[in-house]
Amino acid sequence: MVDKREAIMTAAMELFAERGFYGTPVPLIAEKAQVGSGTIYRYFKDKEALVNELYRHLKQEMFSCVGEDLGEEVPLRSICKSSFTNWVNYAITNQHAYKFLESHHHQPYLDAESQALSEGFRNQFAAILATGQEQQILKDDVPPEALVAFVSGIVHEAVKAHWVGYLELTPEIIDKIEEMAWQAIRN
Amino acid sequence: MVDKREAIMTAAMELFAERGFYGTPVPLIAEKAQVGSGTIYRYFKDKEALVNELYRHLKQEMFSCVGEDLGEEVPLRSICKSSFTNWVNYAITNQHAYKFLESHHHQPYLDAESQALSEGFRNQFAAILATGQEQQILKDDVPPEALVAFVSGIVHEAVKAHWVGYLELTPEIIDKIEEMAWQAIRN
DNA sequence: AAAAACGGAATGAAAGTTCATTCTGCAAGC
DNA sequence: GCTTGCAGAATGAACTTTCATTCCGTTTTT
Repeated sequence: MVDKREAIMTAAMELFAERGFYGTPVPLIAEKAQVGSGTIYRYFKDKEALVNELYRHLKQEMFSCVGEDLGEEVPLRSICKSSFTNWVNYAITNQHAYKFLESHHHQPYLDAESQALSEGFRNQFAAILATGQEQQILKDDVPPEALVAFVSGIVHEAVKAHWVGYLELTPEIIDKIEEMAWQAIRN
Repeated sequence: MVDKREAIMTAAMELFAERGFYGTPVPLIAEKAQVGSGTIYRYFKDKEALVNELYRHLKQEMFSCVGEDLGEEVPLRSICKSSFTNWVNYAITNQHAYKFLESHHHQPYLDAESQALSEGFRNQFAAILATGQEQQILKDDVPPEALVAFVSGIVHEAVKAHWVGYLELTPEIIDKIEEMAWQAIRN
């Protein structure tokens, strides 16, 4: 028998990603996970606890993929390139996870721990870009958070266009877009 | 007495933007609009009809602001510049409308008419950029939809950074960002 | 056989919608 | 001018449905 807890989290991830938190009834999660609705409450205190645990789990999973080269002793250019590529690839291969994470930022039902985790990861990227600004590699007339925001906007929209079918994100196209983004933020 | 229909739409826009469709009860909309909850059903068949009418109304309003110079007989560079500026300014001065539109793209409760309207507008921008590619003004090793996604990502995140306070979008900064985006997509 | 896990009907609260009634403004009659 | 009658707008309590959560009989595990 499969792990029920995992089945519940997977079902919840897909439904929350497609229909949002308020739009997905708990019994529907149970049905999709092939589990009685009462069983969900054996693993999670309530719906809010479920969404929070799911958020933190996926956030960490995504960060460990995207930020794997973050501490490496390599040029900033390579760190950015590999992070960007990892990021887009994570989003493409984990559509539901990425959609879920994107659409749940700063939602009122996320607790302090979830918010802190998210902010911690963002700060790590901002710190990398800030050192790039100090070394005059990156444009420094704008706060590093703004650079993070720019790049995440580009990733986010490209991935959405890919999902909807407007744009096929082949490795070559991903590379081209990454070059464009780099041109936009470099000095 | 103010126009009730308008009061309802304004209240719904603000609440849907802040709390999402499923997260806002109809009676709350009524309260905010200073209207009895039954009154809403005199103007809209149900909650879904309300969100669809609101979506189409705001989409058209925004397009008429952003795309006002789209058919003009002027160089591509000016069309892009003015569209970009109009777009950012619309988002800044109509925060709730912009948030509402952004967060309701491709939601399951939007009907075919709403989806078609949205796609139609998007295609008009893509077509302009495609002619720019044919004339070798813009990078053409990427589909025009990728350029649209790239620019809308930048706008969207810049505006969010402005709202959160990371970045003050003064006319000068907007200009600078527009230049960055242009540099990234031009040949 | 005892204990733990499980399922899904039951429950009460909350949400969407309806509808009998109350307002409101205007035109006809006095 | 003032009253009366009327039509349509507005209302919000009541109704219906939906949802999160609980409860308890059943199944599985140890």
